[in-house]
Amino acid sequence: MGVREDLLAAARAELEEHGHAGISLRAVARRAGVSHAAPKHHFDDRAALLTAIAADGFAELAAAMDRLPEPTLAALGRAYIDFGLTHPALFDLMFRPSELHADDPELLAASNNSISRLRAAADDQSLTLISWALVHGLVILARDGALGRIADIAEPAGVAELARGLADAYTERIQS
Amino acid sequence: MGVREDLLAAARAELEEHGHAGISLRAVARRAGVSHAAPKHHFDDRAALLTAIAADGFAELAAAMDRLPEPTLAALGRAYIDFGLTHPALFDLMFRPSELHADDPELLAASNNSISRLRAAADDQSLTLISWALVHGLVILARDGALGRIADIAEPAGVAELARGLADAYTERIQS
DNA sequence: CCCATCGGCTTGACACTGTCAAGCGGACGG
DNA sequence: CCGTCCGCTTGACAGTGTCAAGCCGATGGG
Repeated sequence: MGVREDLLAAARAELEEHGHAGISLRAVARRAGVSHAAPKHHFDDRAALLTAIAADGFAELAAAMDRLPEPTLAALGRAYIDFGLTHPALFDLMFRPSELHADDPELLAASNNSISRLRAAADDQSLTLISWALVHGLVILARDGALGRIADIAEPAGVAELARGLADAYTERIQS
Repeated sequence: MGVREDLLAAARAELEEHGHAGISLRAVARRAGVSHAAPKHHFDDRAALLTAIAADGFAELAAAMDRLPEPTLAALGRAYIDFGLTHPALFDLMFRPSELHADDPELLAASNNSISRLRAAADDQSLTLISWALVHGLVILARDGALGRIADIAEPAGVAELARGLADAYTERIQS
């Protein structure tokens, strides 16, 4: 309804289509049907717009985790991987502090809120961090095609399946 | 000596100072003391320049791994983490296919050559991939400050130490 | 020895970007 | 009914990547 929402929606669309680097404020404004300087009225600068989108992304990730019937570490890890591979551009943006206002309180709150779910599922912190790093790395390597190249898989669906399988293998191999 | 080498060196310097997004072909040309369009003569476009730098990065990573006395999975993982945290901007660029010519044969060769060292150290492929994803995720989370935020560590050296410790904890916990 | 050719580099231009300053216009309160 | 905001537009600026044309010196042939 409001111009701000239109701009956010347009930016989300541009993000899906062109990736975070392909987002131009002017293209977003054009898509939202406003003048090229309208975004300045709602977001201090480009980074502020991206930060708002990233914060939304963390909220969606948290919501996806909350939808789980049993929030075990294994289930959370699968949800994390699914989220990352379903919204690759959004996930990319969320973990790109150099392009965001990384100290924005709303962004930090949304991010910490998401990660707290991982923490709640493991009894010790080092297990939390190791598991987080594992699923995070899997998402990135799968998204960038590195996993598929090593394992000789072409279709994205196959790579996603491989990533999920590796996460399962990890939970089986890890001790206590 | 040659203009091409000067451009690559200037780009490396710009990369360290401003990150991959802050690299401007014109600034690189200025730094190398040539005209703003000189890069076009040696690199088809901006992505081609970045691709050449990324390929160099993979060669350096491979060299660091070859310097290891005993190329065990644990030692390779530490070397991977050290490389990523010592050259954060370079590492960032290397795994950013959207900004590179991802199908460039030289880049692919250099990349595969690096990763083959990980593969040689594990007896089964899924262990290779899991370990790779783990150290890769650790580098990214540590570099972006996410690890430090969770563990309440401010200094980069402390975060690097934490990442190394987590990698060690992983190798201890993982089964065969 | 001179001249022609050719490749590496420069110069100039274009469309596009993010950002800023000024100004318009309609809604809202006195 | 009038004045004052506030949201948005218009216009400008410096900076970007890329392309086209032209210069200029080294290289090779006559």
